[in-house]
Amino acid sequence: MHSDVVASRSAEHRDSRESRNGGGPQLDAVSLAIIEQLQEDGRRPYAAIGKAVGLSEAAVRQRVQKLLDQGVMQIVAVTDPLTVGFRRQAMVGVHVEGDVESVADALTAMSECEYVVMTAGSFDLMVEIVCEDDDHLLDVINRRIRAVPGVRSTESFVYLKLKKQTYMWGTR
Amino acid sequence: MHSDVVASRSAEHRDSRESRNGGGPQLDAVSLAIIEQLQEDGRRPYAAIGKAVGLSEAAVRQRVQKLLDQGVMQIVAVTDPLTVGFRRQAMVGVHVEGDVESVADALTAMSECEYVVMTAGSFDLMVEIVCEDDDHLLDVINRRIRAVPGVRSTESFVYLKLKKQTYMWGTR
DNA sequence: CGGCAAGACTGCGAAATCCGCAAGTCTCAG
DNA sequence: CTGAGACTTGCGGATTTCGCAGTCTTGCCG
Repeated sequence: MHSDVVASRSAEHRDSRESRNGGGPQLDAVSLAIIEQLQEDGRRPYAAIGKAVGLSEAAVRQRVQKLLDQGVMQIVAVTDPLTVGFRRQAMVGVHVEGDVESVADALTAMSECEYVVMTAGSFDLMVEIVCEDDDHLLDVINRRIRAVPGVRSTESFVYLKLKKQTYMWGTR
Repeated sequence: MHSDVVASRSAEHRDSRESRNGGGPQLDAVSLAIIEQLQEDGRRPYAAIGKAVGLSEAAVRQRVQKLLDQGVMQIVAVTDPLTVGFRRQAMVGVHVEGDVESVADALTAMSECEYVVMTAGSFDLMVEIVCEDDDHLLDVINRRIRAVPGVRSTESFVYLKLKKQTYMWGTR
């Protein structure tokens, strides 16, 4: 029963993503497979996962726990912001003068900033904002964000319609 | 034990987000509380959730199942793309001529497009791309995306560093 | 007003799952 | 050769999940 996936494990182990990984502990094919299972259903029983990836229930349990502890993945509920009462969202591009990282930290501290990333290109920072209504959005963008020291200017892209949102990294 | 949250339920029920919701079934305070519990830990037992929100285990189970069925939330594993072997990410702004929605659909169909949203502002579309390496990224942006009929031009923002990524909608 | 169907919740066993633990195997590195 | 690390198998006990019957409330209708 543990043929395919397990068989390829040792070979898979020392192949790639060893050098410039970005910091994460490298994952082998089995852990990837476990993650894929949990991306389909975060509550899937360990035994079922084990059957799917070719591992015992106990081994799956250990691995999942480790992945969780290491922060490689987390098992959470994700929702559509609209149905939870947040009616306005926007992506905001930020031009920064001076230290980009400190500005990023300041934005990260705001609960309305759902997503903060440093970028190369005409913006130094891109930030996703989730708000309850227009007033809230206006307040966050024009008052809070622009008040952060180092923010030279911003450009906003209000969301009209969310077309796709996946959590299937590695599943393809 | 079921005082606070439950007591406010009927009052909470017909207050807001009734009119322009965007389509989702309105959520009462209890469902919100359940979601918050599962945002902290997607595998938290129903009994524990019930204790926290003031409901029986069976009731929580029903509500969670309904939320799942309705598509209001999903319980999944989320990972840091870096640790899963995707070393290049970018946000791409797209200028469209003609039907924006059809372009959006085309982009949605690409597995590398993790996130597709129609926006107001200088871009018609914003797309998040997740790739394995530079070649892959280049291919997706310059060949695949620009080949979509209706795409006039694009601007890319390569990710340098992801500072924040939350799934805590409603938890604040 | 009485009846009644629908929806939401509780309580309760039975089945399944989770969890820790021990012993034995296998492989790799020193 | 030896130790460390990862897996497997097996095993109980605690916990959780699950299905179902029964209760309560609400709104509808003759």
